[in-house]
Amino acid sequence: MIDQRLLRNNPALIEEGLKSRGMKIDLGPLQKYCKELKELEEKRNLLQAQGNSIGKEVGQKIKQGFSQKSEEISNLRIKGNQIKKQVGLIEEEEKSITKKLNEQILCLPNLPEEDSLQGESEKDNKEIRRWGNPISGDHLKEHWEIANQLKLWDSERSSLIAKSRFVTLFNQAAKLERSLINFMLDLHVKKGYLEVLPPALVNTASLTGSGQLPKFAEESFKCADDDLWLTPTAEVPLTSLHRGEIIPSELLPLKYVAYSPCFRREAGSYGRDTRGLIRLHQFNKVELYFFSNPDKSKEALEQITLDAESVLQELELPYRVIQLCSGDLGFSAKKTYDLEVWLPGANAYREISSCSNCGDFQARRSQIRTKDNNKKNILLHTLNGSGLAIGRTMAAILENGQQSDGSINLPKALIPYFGSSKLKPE
RNA sequence: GGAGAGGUGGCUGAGUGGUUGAAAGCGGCUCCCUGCUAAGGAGUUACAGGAGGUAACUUCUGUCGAGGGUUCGAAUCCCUCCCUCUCCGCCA
Repeated sequence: MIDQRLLRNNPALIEEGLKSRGMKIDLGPLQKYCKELKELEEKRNLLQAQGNSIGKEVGQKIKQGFSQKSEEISNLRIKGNQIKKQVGLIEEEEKSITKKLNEQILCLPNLPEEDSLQGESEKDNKEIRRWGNPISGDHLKEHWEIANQLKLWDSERSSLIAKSRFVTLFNQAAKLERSLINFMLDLHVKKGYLEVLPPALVNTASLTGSGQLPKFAEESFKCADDDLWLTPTAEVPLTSLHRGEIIPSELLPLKYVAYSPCFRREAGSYGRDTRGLIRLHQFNKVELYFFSNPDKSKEALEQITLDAESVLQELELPYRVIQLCSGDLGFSAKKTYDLEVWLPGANAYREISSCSNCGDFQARRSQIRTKDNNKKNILLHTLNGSGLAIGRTMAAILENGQQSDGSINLPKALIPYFGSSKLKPE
C-alpha cells in the first residue's frame, strides 16, 4: 500500500512512480480523502477529550455527594449526550471516507525503486548475467513429448479428476517431483532459512496483506462457504506469519523457506502454454522469504536471488538473470529479478523464479514493523523469491537431460534424493 | 458439530459500572550496600497512534481477544464473531 502521509504531502512523487509503471492516475480525490480523514480525526479526538472530562466530572460529583438526579449532573449528562452524538456523526463520515479511500488505495501498485530500470514492457527488461552452457538442436524434444514417451503423466485423466490445466504425475515423475521438493528445502535450510509448512488455504486478510486482493480476486480460487482461498503462492501465508507484529530489529532478517502447493485460476491465459508443466492451475513451489531491516533490503534482494540461483547451479541447469523494467513489475514489487531457465526443447529461456523486494508495501498492508535506532516503530521490508517452481524445474531437467536412447540424465545433486542417476523408458 | 470453562501488561494473576491503564507477585531497568558472586535495600517499569519540540519531554486519543450496543462514564452489563482448554460426536 502507498503511504498515506506521502499521498497527503507529496502526491507528485507517487504520480511519477505510477507513470513509470505505465499508469496515469489522478490522485486528487485520494489526496482529498486523506486530508479529510486527518481533519476528522483531529476533530474527533478533541470532542472525545471533552467527553472524557465530563465523565470524570460526574464521577467526582457523585463521590462528593451529589444525587444522580441533581441538576448539576443532569446538565452534564445532556452535554455528554450531545458530544456523543457529534462523535457518532464524525465516525460515520470517517467510515464512509475510509471505505472509498481503501477501494482505491488498495488497488494502487507499489512504486518502483528510486533508481529503477525504466521501461514499458517485457522488451525493456535487462539481462544481468548468464550461467551455464545451453544446449540446442532440432532433435531436442519439448518436455511433454518426453513425458509421453516415458509415461510420466497424463493430462486426460487429470481433466477427468479436475479439469484442464491440472496434471497427475506417475511413477518416476511423481518421485522426481518429491525429490525436487526435498532437495530444494534441504539446500535452503543449509543456507540458514527456517523451514515452514504453511496452510494451503488463506483468509481474505492474508491475501489483502500481501497484495493479491482486492484487485486480483479473479486470479485465486475461493471457497464457497468460508472466508478462505486456495493460496496462489506461499508468499501469502509467509507474509501473514507476522501480520500485526513488531519484530525486534536484532532478530532481523527473518529468513523462511516454505514448500506449498500453489493454485491459480490463470484467467485470461486460455491459449497460452496449454501443454506440459509450464502453466497449471495447481503446481508446487519452494518459496524463499525475508523480513528485512529497511536499510538492508537492497542487499537482501541480491542475496535471495543468489540463493535461488544456487538451486539452478546445483541442478546444472543453464539460466539467465533478468531485471524487470518498471513497466513489467508485479503489483507488490519495487524491484524484481527473474531467473529464466534454458529449455532446449523449446529453444528458449523460461521464467522459473521471480525474486522481488517489496519494500514496505506489504508490511504496511500487513502492519509488520520493527524498531529503528531511536526505538521508533517503523515498517520493515519484505522480500520473496521462488527457489524454485517445481514443475518448471522438472520440465527443465527433462529437456536438458534428454539422451539419444530416450533416457534422461539427472543432475548429480538429485541422485541421493531420487535414488538413481537416470529416468528410463519403461 | 454439541455441552462447559476461559481469553487482562514481557510472564503469573486480581479486578463485575465512577479520577482503574488497571492490585499483587515474577521478570526488566536505575541506584545503594557489599572484596567478587549470592543475598538484601530504595526507586522505576504497559502498548499503539497523532500533535508540538533538535532533544530529554509535553499533550491528546485509543487499547483488558475482535467488532457492535447500553451509559454522562465499561476490563466490568448486553449482542455477534474469533481463538484456547476440557468432555462428547465425527474423522486422517
